[in-house]
Amino acid sequence: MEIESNFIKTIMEEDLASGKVEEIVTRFPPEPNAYLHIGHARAIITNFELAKQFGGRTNLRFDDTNPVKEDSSFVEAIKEDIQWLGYEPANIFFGSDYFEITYDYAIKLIKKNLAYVCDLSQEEMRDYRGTLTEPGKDSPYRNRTVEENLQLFEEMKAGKFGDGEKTLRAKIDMSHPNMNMRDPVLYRIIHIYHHNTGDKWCIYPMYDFAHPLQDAIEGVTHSLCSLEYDDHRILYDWVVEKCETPHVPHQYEFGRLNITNTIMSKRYLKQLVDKNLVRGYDDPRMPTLTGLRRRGYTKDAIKDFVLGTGLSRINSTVSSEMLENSVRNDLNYKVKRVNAVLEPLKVVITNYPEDQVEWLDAPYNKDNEAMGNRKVAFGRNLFIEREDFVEEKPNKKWKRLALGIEVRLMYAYFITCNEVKYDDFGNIVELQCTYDPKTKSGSGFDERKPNGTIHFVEATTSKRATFNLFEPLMIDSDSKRDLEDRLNPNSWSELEGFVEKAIEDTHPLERFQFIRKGYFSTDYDSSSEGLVFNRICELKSSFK
RNA sequence: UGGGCUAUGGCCAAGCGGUUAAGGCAUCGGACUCUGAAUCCGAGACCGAGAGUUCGAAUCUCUCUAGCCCUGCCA
Repeated sequence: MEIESNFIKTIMEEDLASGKVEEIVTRFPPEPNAYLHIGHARAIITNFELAKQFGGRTNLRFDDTNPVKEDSSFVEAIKEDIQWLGYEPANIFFGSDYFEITYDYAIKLIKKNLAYVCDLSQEEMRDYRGTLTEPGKDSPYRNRTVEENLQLFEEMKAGKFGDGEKTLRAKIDMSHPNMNMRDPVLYRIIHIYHHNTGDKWCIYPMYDFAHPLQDAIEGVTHSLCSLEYDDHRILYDWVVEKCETPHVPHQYEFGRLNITNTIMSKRYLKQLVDKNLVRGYDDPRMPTLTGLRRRGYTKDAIKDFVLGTGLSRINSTVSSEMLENSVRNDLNYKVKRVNAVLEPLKVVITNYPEDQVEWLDAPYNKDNEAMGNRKVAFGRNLFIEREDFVEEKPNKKWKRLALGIEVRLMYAYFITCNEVKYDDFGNIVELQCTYDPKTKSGSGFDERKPNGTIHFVEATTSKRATFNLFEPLMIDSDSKRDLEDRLNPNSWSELEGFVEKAIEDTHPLERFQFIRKGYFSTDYDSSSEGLVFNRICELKSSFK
């Protein structure tokens, strides 16, 4: 899998060809305050794959410059997700590793008379900033002398002031049409414990100041980020230029990747977890990487999906069917295809001996013989899928069982339904069928065609199993309505059924195709006492 | 006239002055089938609109329209 062609790859090729850069260095800079989701996968894959394709390298950098919001507990989870995707960062850094040097650069700006300490309160600063259509006005503190600024900044660092009392601001242009250039704050005062630097600092650099410097220090050549930072690029370049950093990184923006029926924002995901609307960040319904993993999605499927959606300067919303298509393609030839009956209906083969079970040969995957064979049990008592039977064949397209109709049980025999048994409420509880020994699978029997092929399981040898079926967590995706009103009440349903004996020793994250029912993955909670499978996605179907 | 960005089939997305305008997903036909799966064939756009430059434009220019982002001491 390779990145085919996109505007960033083109830029890199040109930069390499022109000698603007000698190698490609990228970085993935998550803020350690949330779990990674499928949207982040685009950034991760793009950064790592592009660098890899050009023989470059990619750093993982935790952007922890705001101790109020961040928490080291996310650090390990993020590392794990990246590793799961198959990437190994050239280096793992923290934004906080650069606090000292970032501070030095701030001093440099002050000395160049390009930064000043400002006493304006947050509200005052907002007033002074102007609006989108009106220019702002200079802060009354804008003309402090270099010496005074140096002194005050030193005192800020020393802890002489309280939170918010003073800021260090860049001296740019209060009437700039781009709001980011109206003397942006470079440093603010926050007296709080930092997960990495403890109480050493009480002044912390803002993203717009720290990020370009971090990139420059690491020698990042192409700093990729999402579209909303487009407006910040001018500031990014200003910082790099005025600080005269040894390396000159450049920022390029691309659109975010959204998926239909999927909510990606940190805020929503957190709410879902905090309000117990899901069973945690690794709930199989969550779009988090940890959730997708538990659901059974493979890293190759995710890469295929991300690469398949391409990259552009548009915030795209891709159909979730595309993601499903990627897993199906990935698993089709790779996993065992076995029988599972999710909603069992009892079938008695009346002309088959009591207390007899025979074991028939069946391939694990007829399109991949290397996967070998297993034995499928057949006997007098079977289960088939409830939905595979109707009393009267509705139309010629019905390719399943019905009264008086003969179907093939996959890898076994043809059976014909002769009688239906009901309970007191009129529900179908059992089918009385007969089988034809001449039609044994593999015998080459071709005297007549069955009315389709269905799957089944032998009652006495199969294993009980729980099947978790999922639907999108959210319906009504565009609405601004309250989160809880948008939840899909049917996002998780559990069925109790059976799987054939061959897979009784399955282990978590082993994937299967349950014939005609979809791709499933063994859940973490599965055990020999209670098998549990998560449906990753259904099989495609042209059944209408 | 605040600034920035975007506009190629239903959804993504190649294309960078001369192509029959790639490809994937979805959709619709048809073949095949011991999974209504897979596989295999086949089907759809004149490139937001208008004007211009040019022998020739999705690709260049202009105007217009629509959408997204920006007034955190968040990232």
